[in-house]
Amino acid sequence: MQTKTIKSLAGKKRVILPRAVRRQQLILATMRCISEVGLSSVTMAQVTKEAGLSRGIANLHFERKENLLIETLRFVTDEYNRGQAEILDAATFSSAAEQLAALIQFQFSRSVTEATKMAVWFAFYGEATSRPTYQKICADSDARAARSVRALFTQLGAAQEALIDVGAVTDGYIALIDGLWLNILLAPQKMTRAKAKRVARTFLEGVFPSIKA
Amino acid sequence: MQTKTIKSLAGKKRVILPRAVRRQQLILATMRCISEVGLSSVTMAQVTKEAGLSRGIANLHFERKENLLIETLRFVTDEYNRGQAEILDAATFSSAAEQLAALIQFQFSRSVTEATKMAVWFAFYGEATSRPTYQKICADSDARAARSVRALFTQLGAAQEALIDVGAVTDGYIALIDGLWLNILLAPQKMTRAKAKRVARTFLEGVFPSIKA
DNA sequence: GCTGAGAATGAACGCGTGTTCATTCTTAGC
DNA sequence: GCTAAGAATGAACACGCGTTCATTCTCAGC
Repeated sequence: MQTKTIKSLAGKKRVILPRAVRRQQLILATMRCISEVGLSSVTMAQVTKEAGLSRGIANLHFERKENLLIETLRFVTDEYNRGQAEILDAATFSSAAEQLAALIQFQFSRSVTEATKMAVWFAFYGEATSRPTYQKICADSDARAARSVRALFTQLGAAQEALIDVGAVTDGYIALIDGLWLNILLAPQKMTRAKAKRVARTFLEGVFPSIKA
Repeated sequence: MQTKTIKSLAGKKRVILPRAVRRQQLILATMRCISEVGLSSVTMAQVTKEAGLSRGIANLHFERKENLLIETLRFVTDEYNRGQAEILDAATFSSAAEQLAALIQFQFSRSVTEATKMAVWFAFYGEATSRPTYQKICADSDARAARSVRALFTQLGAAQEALIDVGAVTDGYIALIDGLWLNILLAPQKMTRAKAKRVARTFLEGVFPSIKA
């Protein structure tokens, strides 16, 4: 009885939740930790503390630290790809130019450019060279993103007189966006979301004069 | 006497070299290690072994691991900035367009895009969010690089009729190059140096029609 | 109200890490 | 040839890490 009182005072009631919920809690905590201390300094103790859970729980749900990290990367890439697909696979836009505008809007939305997400992206990019698993996830995500952008650019290119190298323009656009994200991450006060959007538009207008309208 | 013989058989003669030489040996070894196992897994034991030296030597010349890493980052950024300045500060080019061509040539030269260097760049980018020292070195390097590119673009812009937003074009170009480097690092067989150059030129021609010649 | 399945806990363990430092070796200056 | 300064070594140390697992707790099904 007394034990119970003491425990309730300390607010230590044990809660049981579905596996999927716990996994997401831990992934979100991992993201916050990575953006705070960096991928190379994240510890299991830190992550579980950040999640407000006990020491052993991450191993219970992910078995190894490496798995937790991989799932965290997958979480971020999947979320982005879903958001981009929602725009580029939609048939509700009245023109390709309008769809392109929506894409830029999305790519530099507050949600996508959140420091905690950008930090995770680039933390894993930085380790990808030496970790085949990270490299594959990043490469697959990039490839998926590139395919639908390429389709959009093909449309835009067909609608104008000047011939363009769709492959080169697609690769360039993807690279430009990655580079702008990196700038936002490294010097957020110098490269704002608004500025980044303007830069992206400037380059696109050079290639697709028709969208200048 | 016998000890001496045994030692010489094992090839263990101790060599003494100037501080600057040892430091560079260790920095180069660190770069190779980072590109092999990633920044988050590099150990002092690994670096000193890679350099063919003894365990304690890195602490002798750099005091702390962190210092060795910082000096490694500085080494890479300084080398790049020196190379870029050699082109952009030179007065030997007959035209701005020619100078731009030389810049692209340099940025995607074999030496600059070497996997071991790219890996180091992005490894530190990935950790920069949580390490003020890394962030400052990266930001300073970027700022220096941007300033001279901006000067070149101002020249190019002045020489043509169509008005351009030099600031936006400069930021965009820097971002594009960063993104292309990232692509080369993550998927070298999909993004070759030649392709990257073509992509960069495609975007520049959109902004500076005069260089199409 | 009981009970079994399994979710959650946190103390404990072993290993690998960065760093130290007593010792050995090399060489410049005399 | 001697010596002092200091470069180089590598064994030893203390600490923090990921992981394990005996134990405690929760609740669905009966």
